[in-house]
Amino acid sequence: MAKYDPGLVEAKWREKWANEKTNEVDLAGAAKPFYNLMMFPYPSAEGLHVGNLFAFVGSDIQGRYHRLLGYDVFEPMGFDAFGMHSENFALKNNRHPAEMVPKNIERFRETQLKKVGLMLDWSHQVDTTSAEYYRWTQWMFVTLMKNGLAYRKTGPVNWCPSCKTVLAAEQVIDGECERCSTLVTKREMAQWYFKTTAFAKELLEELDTLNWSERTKVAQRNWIGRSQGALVVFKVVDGPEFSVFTTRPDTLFGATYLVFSPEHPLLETIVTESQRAEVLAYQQQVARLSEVDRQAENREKTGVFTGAYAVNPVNDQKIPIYAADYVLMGYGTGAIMAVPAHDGRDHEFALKFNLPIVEVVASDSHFDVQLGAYPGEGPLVNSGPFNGLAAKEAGQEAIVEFLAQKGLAQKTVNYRLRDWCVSRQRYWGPPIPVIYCEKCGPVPVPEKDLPVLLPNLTDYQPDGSGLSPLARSPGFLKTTCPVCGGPGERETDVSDNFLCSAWYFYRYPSTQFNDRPFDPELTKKWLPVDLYVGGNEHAVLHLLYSRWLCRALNSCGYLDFAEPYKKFVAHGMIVRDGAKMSKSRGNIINPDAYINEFGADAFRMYLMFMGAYLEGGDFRDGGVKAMKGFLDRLAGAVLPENAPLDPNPPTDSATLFWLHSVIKAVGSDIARFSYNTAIARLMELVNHLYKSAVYNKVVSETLVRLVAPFAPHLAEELWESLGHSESVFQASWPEYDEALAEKPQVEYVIQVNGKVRGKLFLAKGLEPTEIEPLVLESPTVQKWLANKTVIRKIYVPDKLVNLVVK
RNA sequence: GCCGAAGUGGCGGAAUAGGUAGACGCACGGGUCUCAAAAACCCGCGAGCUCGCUCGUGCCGGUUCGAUUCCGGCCUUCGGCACCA
Repeated sequence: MAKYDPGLVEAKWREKWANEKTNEVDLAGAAKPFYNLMMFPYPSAEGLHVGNLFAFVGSDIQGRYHRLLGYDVFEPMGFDAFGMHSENFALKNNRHPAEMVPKNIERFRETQLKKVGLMLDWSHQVDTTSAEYYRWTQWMFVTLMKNGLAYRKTGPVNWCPSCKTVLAAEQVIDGECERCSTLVTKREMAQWYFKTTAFAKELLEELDTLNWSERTKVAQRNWIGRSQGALVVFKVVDGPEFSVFTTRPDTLFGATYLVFSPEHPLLETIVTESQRAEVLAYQQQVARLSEVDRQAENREKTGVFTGAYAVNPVNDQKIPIYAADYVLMGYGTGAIMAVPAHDGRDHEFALKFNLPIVEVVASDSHFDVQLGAYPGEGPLVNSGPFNGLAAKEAGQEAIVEFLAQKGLAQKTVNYRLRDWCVSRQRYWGPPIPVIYCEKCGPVPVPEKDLPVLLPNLTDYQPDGSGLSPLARSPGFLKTTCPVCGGPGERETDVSDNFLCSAWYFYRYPSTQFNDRPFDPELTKKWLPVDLYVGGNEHAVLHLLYSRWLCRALNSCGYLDFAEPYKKFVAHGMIVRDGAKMSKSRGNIINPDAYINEFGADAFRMYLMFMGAYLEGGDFRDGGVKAMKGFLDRLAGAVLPENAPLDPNPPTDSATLFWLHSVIKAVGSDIARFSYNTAIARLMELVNHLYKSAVYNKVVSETLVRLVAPFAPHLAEELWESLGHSESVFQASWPEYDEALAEKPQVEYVIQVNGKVRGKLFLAKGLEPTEIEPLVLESPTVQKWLANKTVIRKIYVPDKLVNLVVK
């Protein structure tokens, strides 16, 4: 066939797949279900990004490969269309998101996704902005609320002044808004939270059992941030008791002062009259700082003495209490014991405020703790009865035990993870289904009244008041209390877009049901997801939220599993000519242009060939064209124009070896996501066929099936031309013979003193005694043995001989 | 600062259990075909020189008959966490 027109071939098969429902799976009847999930995109006005395609194609190859292996593969797609990305774009262009989103979805699906050759089952798509969908997003909220996993709390929140809404901790990146990179400020507001911390322990521990990309697990571990330590009770002199969290209770004898966070509620009670004004001034000064300024690197320590003292429970010493902003209210108890000899931050503070530095862990390297903190291991000193114990092990145990007997300490684990702040003061999202009643308080909207429809507002600008634009709609706001029938007001915030995406994969198999979010039978059959491929940027956002929600639904009795994805694979990032792609650089790749010129198959294959899929790749301009050249070459080898195909199976050993070794390699390469090497193997096979002029039907049929996951349109076309009336994806993955996949003759490498001096072609499985004379006789080796004695001989079976000479 | 990944030709990248470094491709050079070009096909392509040898996988050292691979110490890049007690 050789040079083919990708436009014609691909259009033909697109149509055929749609007409014959090739990509649809019988969900209820499937015998070997395989749920192949890819991260659904948000339908931006800009269209699909090459990064989306890289992710989708890598996932699709797995879906198609599993289909050829005989699985019933379910590969659905949807649109994550609520949220600020859509809303901000609509605002900027003076449009309404409800009008734009359907157009964008249409364009994504019809002119882009369908042209890439993904094995998508469009009979089960999801659009998070449809009332049929967000009804169940609201059901999630109500269900969590009823089960005590959603609550409302007033407290400091992250506020983006540009997006005019609160953000979750996970959406603040280096102090900036995840969406618009504006500096995030703190505001005191009442907000809805999900109790993500309720499952911190399980979310962390189960990571060890998950078949996930290691770097994703590492990111989640860091984010959940487990610290083992103890709560220790201190008593203010003539005042109340309070506790501090420490990971180093072994250094208690070195605690020479205490520090409260400036926001600590107890400060007001303990501050002495003479210090009150100064403490208040400090609190006000700190309140004006942005979170970024406050946590800036290398910032000089600030603080103020409260006038109060507390008693160190291990030695009854009176130590002063300070307020300082290096202690954060949101972690531990908001108060710490300071051990300047063994903690860098405390050391810095002690120097500035002239506080005593007492060494309690001896270093073996003559460390001077007056000059710097020693955070390491060593025997305890200056620690009364505990002297000599190894600090971090025995010391901790003994000191905590000693205090625990008096009720003054207990072992604790602290997590860095915070509860998920889910309310947003924006328009384009599912309204939070809650009604406030003067008599009954906040009441969840009854399930029968869901969905709470998002009203069609013409003015949906966020105003920064701390209330959503929905609050400006009296028709939406005013309602009746579902419990007592009295007057009620609706919650006007919408929920975080990440709630929509935390459960979409349960919906895909059940899109036909309007009376339940997901069908129990189908869920049992298809979930958890068998394979999820996506970007690692969602490690602590979507992936953590959806793990949490799964666990929550499990604990509420709605799911019988607690982890949503059996396997998660994080693909790499694409750069172009070694540089990150960005609008400002003007180096964004336009996938449509390449697909139109060279075809989706060539584009898919080049994306997969340019680098290791799990690490990403460097997009070079000539690559797609070169790949089209390879596909032409492959087509020419499968269906030669000037030579008939030999209908008999190949018998020559070289072809048999190439055929079977390539089947073996391509299969194992796909299984480990090593697509670039799989394609290289296919190229080698094609090169061999041209070189040896082997044109054989069995070989052609094998090659077509091997390339099918990568280049599905061309594979179908060739398969049809080879005389098959059914789709190549109804066929099965070729099998290989292990014996034939091995080289018939082995090339021994002959080394002298570890250097390659010659090569010998020998039969497989020879004994060293049989090889030795052959090696010693070979002229190239003899040259190196002249006037030398062989003192050692190393044989690696079927591979190598190394002679050590002197 | 802590944790993780990675550094290989002009370039993208291979090397699955310590055993031929550079698979496959791009770019480049040469050739065949052609009036010519393009396309296609074939050959070459890490560096150095005394042309069959030496060097060569970020740097320094170690283990080994043999190290891109293992160990120790550095340097650089990327990613996660970060005044988290």
